[in-house]
Amino acid sequence: MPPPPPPPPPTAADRGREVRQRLLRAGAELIAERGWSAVSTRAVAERAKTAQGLVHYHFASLGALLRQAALGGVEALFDELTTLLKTAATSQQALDRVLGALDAYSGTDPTSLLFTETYLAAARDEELKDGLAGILAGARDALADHLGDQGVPQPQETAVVLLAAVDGLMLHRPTSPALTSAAVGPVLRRLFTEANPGGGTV
Amino acid sequence: MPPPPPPPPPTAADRGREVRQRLLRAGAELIAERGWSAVSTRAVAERAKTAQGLVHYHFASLGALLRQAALGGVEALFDELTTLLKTAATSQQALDRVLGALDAYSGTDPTSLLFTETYLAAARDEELKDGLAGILAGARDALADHLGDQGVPQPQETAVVLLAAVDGLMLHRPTSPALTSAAVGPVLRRLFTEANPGGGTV
DNA sequence: ATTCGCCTTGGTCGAACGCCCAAGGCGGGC
DNA sequence: GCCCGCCTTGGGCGTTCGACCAAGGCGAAT
Repeated sequence: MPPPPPPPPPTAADRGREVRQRLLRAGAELIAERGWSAVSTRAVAERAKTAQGLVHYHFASLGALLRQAALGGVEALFDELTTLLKTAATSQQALDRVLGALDAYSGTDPTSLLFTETYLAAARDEELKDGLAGILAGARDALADHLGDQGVPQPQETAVVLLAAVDGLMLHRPTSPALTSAAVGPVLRRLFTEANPGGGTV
Repeated sequence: MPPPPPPPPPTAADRGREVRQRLLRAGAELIAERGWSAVSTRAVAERAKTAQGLVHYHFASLGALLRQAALGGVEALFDELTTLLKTAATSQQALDRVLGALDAYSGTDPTSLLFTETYLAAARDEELKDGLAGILAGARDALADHLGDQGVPQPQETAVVLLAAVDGLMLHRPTSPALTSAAVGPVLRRLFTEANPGGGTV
């Protein structure tokens, strides 16, 4: 068999695109490590192993870079979650996996922190809020569909509360060691059933 | 009736204490407005109407000021919540009030943002994490006691999840306008009853 | 009247910040 | 062979940062 043709050498535009990706990845990492407003152009450039002047060549401002980096990271995880829901053998297994994914995020890992930082920054940045709302709408609807298929009442409202509760758990986890998935799993599952009159009277 | 004796003139120590309080209040406000790592000594001093050199006279560092300001704010609200639980005519009314308090916080108000910023900063600051954990333990236990009195199963775990869920809702609220208390209240109340086998099958 | 301790002022230090730009490298189309 | 457009470099602009300090104010104690 003939050897595969060697890949064409990357053009200048190709290399530029790759630098862009490195800058975005470095930005997302640093948001998680230091917090949104403690990320500097020089730190991003150093992490991405580029000259610091490149930041303002590829992006209009540091804020624009951070917005794009954060939204990209959030969208990637939501896409993964949606795929998990769609490819699972049964819907029940899918939701089990989603709840089980709680263990993958400790509240101090880069993904958890990026999520929390992004939601928080969106409260102060209209443009970020709009972008995040769009991404969130897709994930919320996909989750609500599956909840509805399972007979969960008020699937839209339940999906919204479930997503918020998971982020709240990530936010509290570093401070509350009791928040293991074994402890909270049974309680969270109560969200999937109608309130039982035989239970609490609140 | 004799006029009340005039209050003694404030001593230098009194005035110093008052400046401390102003600095702490200014610090808490600015954490909410700008985000933890975007608060500067000069901004705190200006908001507190003091000279900027006072910040490092009264506090060892900017970080120490912010830690104390944040923990003070968090503790104040948790004390208020605990009082609400203890002074209500009935326990049921108390929990209704707590859930109703959801409407008081929009996710963009200073209190909500201070809470979220503090939890997030605690993930990166061991000292802050310890202080926050202590305050949280008291509030959690008080809430768990009342949940237990109401017959809610697993009151400790439910209290932890409920507190986390409320903070998660505050975090999501600016992005998800659907998170009104009318929409999420009924879903949240499911947390108070044992999972009903007749409901969702997840 | 003098001393003492606490608080306050205003300015300064070196470092880091966001953003900008002149100048150069370099491969693809004419 | 030349030019054009895109990418890249390294340095520099003015500003703001956290921290620090010499000097003074002032009531309480002696």
